[in-house]
Amino acid sequence: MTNRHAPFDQIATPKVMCLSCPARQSFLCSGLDDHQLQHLAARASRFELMRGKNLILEGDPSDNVYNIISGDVAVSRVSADGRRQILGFLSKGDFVGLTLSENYSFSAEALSDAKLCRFDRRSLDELVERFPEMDRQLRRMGAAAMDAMLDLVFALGRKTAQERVASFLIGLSHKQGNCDDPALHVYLAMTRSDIADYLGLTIETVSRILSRLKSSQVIRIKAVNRIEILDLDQLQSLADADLS
Amino acid sequence: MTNRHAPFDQIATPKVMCLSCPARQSFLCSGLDDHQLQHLAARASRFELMRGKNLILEGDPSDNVYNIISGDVAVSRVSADGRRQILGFLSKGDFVGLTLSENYSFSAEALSDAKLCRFDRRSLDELVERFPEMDRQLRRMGAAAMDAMLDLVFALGRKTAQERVASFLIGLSHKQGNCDDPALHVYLAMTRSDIADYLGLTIETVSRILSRLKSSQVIRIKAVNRIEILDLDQLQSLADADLS
DNA sequence: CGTGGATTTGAGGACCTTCAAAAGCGGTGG
DNA sequence: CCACCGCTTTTGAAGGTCCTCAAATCCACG
Repeated sequence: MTNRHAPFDQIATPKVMCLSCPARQSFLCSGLDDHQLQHLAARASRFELMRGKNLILEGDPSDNVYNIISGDVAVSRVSADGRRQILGFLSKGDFVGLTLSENYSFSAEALSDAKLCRFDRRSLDELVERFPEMDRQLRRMGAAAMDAMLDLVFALGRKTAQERVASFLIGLSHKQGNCDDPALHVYLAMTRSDIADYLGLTIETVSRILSRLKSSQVIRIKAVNRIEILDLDQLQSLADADLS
Repeated sequence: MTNRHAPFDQIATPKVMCLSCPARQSFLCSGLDDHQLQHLAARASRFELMRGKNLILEGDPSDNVYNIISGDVAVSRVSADGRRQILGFLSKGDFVGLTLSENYSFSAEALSDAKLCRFDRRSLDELVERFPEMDRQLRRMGAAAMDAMLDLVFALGRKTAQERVASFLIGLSHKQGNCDDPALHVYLAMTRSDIADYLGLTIETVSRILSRLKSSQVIRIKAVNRIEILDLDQLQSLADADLS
């Protein structure tokens, strides 16, 4: 009762408490002290998004920036005739919607039920003005996003289907593990169709290659969305074509 | 004589005069006033790079940032087995080498004899500290680079060879023309091999598609590196698959 | 005018897609 | 609890786009 229609009473809004936020370690927040986080909290509002719902629609005015508290989000671009290219998969701690143009040039959709934190872009800008450290963090995040894009460009332009799928699994393994300790049990928040649209392939090709990796004992498909990596070295060498 | 070994005498160094720089309108410089430009000039050094020479090698420490005064540069990534993916073509006014990581994650090569302006990254950072406006410009440039990457990702992942080549020509046409007035005579600073490595194709495919566009009267190949667009609308529709 | 590299063109083949159908999986209701 | 339904995934067969290999042509340059 107290927090409905009480947008100005931030203290009474238990929904937004950055100090105890699960995404506290995210790029943006990790560089801030408690004082700054309070300012951040004052401008944020939490909400949930059901699986399959759009967070952002290509072309919409870019008024908000979102931080993912939990769940998975796919960022994509779709052509007039329906071809879809997924630009990236985001999860806990990642930001969605950071752009400098007036309108979003991509869509974003929840792959699972997700909890999010909404920031007004204007007030985020003010905050950046006030705390230059946030700017560094934003730049760092932008740079990380760019690195991911460069990897994707190389994969799409110059890797075979098998190399793309292997790279993709390696990537998941690193994201879900810790530094230098890749996870061997990876969870696929996305469908085969999402993977295909990310890797520039078809559902069938993705499925066939996963089957092939399975029969060569490189992976084990424990469930449709849970894969165990049995031979990481082998998977890595199948993924390569990477670094020079 | 006066300007050799006189690095502290900026006025006497005719090599670096941002006020009259051909790249004066570049993203970075266009937002600065004369005073700021003088500071910029104090930290910049001009030099030339022969065609085919590398400006940046993947893995090198990212100590410098370059602004292109004239000429064309290709940014690329190469895998262990020699596969190359060109990430972008840059020309007058563009910056090369902007990254936040300690080492470059890409190479850069001159496609033609080029004139460049070198900035020490450290002193550029100081400058940014001092003139927040420069930061905006840097962000803007980063965002533009990201937009280009997103377009490339879509092309590589979801466009046919013909669509990629058509998009590429349209892109050149816009870069070489003015706003809303695409150039109909485009100059190709890059070889077929470069185009292929940019579009994720082979030389032969690029050549075949250009020939096909020629015989369908969409373009005219005036020279191996000069193409005239005869039917822009047709080319545009061949390129599409674009916006939703 | 000859030479070497880039480009174009051709023929055949590989990889991935398309089309099609079977199998697996989760949820709902009888 | 199980049968049924819809959807996703897997698997198979055929086909197309693009690649590979090869040779001819073009072009710049000495």
